[in-house]
Amino acid sequence: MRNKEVAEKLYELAQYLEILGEMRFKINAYIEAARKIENLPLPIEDLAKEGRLTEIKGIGEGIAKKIIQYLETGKIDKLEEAKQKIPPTLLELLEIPGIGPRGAYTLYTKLGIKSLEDLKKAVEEKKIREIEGFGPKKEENILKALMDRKKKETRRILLGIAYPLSQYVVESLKNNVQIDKIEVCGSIRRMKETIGDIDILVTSNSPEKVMDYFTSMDIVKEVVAKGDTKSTILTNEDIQIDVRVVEPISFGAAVQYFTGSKQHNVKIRELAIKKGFKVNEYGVFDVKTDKRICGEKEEEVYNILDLPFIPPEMREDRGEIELALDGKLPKIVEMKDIKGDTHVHTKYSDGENSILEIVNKCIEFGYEYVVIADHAKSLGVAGGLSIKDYKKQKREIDELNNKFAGKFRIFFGCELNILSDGSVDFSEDELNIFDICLAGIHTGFSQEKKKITERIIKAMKIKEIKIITHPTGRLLGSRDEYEVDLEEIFKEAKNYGKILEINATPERLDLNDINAMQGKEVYGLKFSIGTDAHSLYGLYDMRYGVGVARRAWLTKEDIINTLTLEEFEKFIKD
DNA sequence: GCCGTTTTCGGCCCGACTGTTTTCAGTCG
Repeated sequence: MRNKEVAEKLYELAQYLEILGEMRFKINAYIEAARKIENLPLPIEDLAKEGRLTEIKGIGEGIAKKIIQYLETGKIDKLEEAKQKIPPTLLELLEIPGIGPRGAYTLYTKLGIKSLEDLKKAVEEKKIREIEGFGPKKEENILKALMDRKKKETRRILLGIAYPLSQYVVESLKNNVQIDKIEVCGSIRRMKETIGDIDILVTSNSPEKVMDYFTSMDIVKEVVAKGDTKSTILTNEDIQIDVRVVEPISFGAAVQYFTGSKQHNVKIRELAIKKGFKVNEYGVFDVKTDKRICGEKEEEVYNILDLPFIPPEMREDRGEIELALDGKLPKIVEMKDIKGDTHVHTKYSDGENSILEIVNKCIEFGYEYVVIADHAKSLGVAGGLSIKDYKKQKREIDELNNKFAGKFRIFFGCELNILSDGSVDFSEDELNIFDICLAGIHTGFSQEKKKITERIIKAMKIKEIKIITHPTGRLLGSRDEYEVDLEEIFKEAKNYGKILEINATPERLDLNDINAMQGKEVYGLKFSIGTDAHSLYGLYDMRYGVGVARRAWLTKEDIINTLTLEEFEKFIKD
């Protein structure tokens, strides 16, 4: 699938055109097309081959031609032309807050600045302030931004870090100041895999007390801004958190606005205009009289546009609004639908807790079952188990199952390692002792695409293996996915009736939302959501896996661990 | 450059903030 690659080219082209001062709407068209491709659950190259590119809303004749040219030759004429006009290193300047495309172009034409290096020199020589439209203040800000750059490179943080942190702030605020309503917004609420900053909205009678308390919390390293109704802090880990107090009458509209995504909101506002309304963060207004119509509750914003409430995780402008207009919004899976965890490690291998401890936690969650799936012997570093070890573990599981009979069920599983030749740790005969076998790649990530793909397919042919764990092997922020032909995997998974895992560990979230969406839409696959927990704490990661599933528009029926104990038992025997 | 149960031409989201301005462009989310 070359979607990401093609999207990036179009984004790049848009950036060049922006700097060159091309018409805003033209640029937006490229960005919009790129975004569509990025979110497309089909390989763009297939659509191109079939001449169906213009079926995608936002791609017309012009962009379709450019995509085809890129796919065939690796180049786009228009992009190459742009590169002749401005040096590619000029794009670096856009990373500086306060310098946009117009600013970059001015700096280039007036001062010949071609890169961050040049910019730094010009700032030091105080040349920036002499250009029209710039001044001493701007120069100072650029200098500051250049100095801060290393810090800023910490970039986006994992949902698994941001989510608990946001909950901590919410709980602290609730417990210490008078809060009426409170909601975490932004990409956390949409359960995006990584988060830029944390946005929290509240209504309160005493905004100043909220601001005082928030800016003096123990997590605060630096108070970036403190106002009457909005404050920004940096935590010790350099995570930015904004808290804003809004009027109760605007709370719903503000939550809608700050939840995003930006593109979703643009579509909502466009729809509003067609219906004679204006939507902003303060409410929904009649465009003629400017009279407020609603905005206290978030669902009102949708309902006034004849839309049902759209779950935050779906708000990415991937077609959810059109679907909602048609009354075809799927009922996506919820946390309460989850009846068990399909992937948990214990201290038999590299986990921290005993089976009993895990069972008790699962019961606390209201689960009906859990799949214990410790590593097998070939994964020495993770304390992989031999058949003898597994048999010992089985005895303990049997005992516990007797003890919890009628209340909870432990499935005796394993997580096999798909070796470099596609074989697994044990023979098929040996695999018979397990209730369910999982298998995943844990070594040999750097093999070429064909080989890795064949490896996984070979493992899928083993009858006892039901679930392929973390199918792409990525670790967010540290390791890219290995080269794997996912479409081929999807096809064969369907063929052999295998389940692909949505691994809920925050560093993995693998499959990701787009992959899972493609797996369902195109191949009709089913998935398991497993935490891959190595401790009791890890069991809580289920919410992130469910978040991915919701972002992929999966329903309860698409996820095997929403099955009841009875159904699940039957399912894994088939 | 794209799009159309109000349009094949004339539109294309909204508001705040900043720094530079004397009415606004650029940037940001």
